[in-house]
Amino acid sequence: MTNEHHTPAGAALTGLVLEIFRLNGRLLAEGDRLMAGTGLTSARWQVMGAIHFASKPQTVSWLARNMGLTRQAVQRVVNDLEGEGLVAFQENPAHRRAQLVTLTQKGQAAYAGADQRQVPWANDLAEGFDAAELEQALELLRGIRDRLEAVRG
Amino acid sequence: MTNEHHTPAGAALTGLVLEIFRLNGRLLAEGDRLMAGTGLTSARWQVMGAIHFASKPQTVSWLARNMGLTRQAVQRVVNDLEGEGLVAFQENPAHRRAQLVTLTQKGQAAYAGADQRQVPWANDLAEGFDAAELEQALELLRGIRDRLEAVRG
DNA sequence: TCCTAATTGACAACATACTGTCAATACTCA
DNA sequence: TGAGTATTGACAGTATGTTGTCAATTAGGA
Repeated sequence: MTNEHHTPAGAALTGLVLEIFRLNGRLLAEGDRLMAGTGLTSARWQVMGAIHFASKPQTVSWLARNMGLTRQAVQRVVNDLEGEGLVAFQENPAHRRAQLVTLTQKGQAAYAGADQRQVPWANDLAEGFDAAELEQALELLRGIRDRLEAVRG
Repeated sequence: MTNEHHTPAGAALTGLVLEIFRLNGRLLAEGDRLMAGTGLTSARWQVMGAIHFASKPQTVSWLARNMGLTRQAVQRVVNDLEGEGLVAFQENPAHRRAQLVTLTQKGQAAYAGADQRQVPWANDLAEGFDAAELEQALELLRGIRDRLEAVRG
């Protein structure tokens, strides 16, 4: 596997990787545009989503692992959100330092408002695409990520 | 299209978007790890790749459009690369301010070295995946990006 | 119990990308 | 030709993510 040329799959994967970089940028820009005026951004929406979808209040470290980001990145966003009253910290009986993060009422309202924008946006953008094909692509990307994470943490 | 719930395709697309965010982070980290010791990073490798694959020397603005980034982001990276002697500016007969960017010999060597690492990495990661399936996913992502760019610049 | 290792939050430094603004330059068309 | 528009690079400010380091805390094994 140390040839100097890409295999067909290697070439396709490289193209896919470059497309992911481009699409990522586009999607972040689109998300920021979509959330303009709500006080939220793509990054904040994602963090609040992770809090929202957790079955119970979780620590920053847990959220970071769940999102595939570093503790520090999530911590900074969470601290910002806390400063704006969108999330709050709860005492964690299991760990004195690692507090649990929850959405405040204001945070829940903001997240619901964001969702009201995201749902029609996603439905519109998905119009014309085949759901099964989207699912298939999602599975493929998951497989790639699993493989990346299997090699090294 | 302003329902309060996702359509099947809308839900699949939303999952795909979140997976793209995660995979993007993973891939950037992997790229930085892969290039460790070469003096390059994922971002620099991408910019140098855009210069390398252009049929002729291009301006920073052209490169930015080609990569789906802002002028300013690419400009900063290019300036850094120029500071390290990896790229050089050429006079542009067609535009006094907008100079053309080229890889120096040192830059070409660095890019070739990076490629020697990227090729086996991509081939290894692609092992076990179907090239046609990877191509199909790539086409789908391109379609989504086209649609995003069609709506607004 | 006690030593060691892993986890966690805090802090600092940095890389990468964004927006906004400005002046210089190029382009278009009346 | 000349006025208005678009593009471009430069600069500043900000958001988001990284790595590295440190101390506090927790967990696990001898």
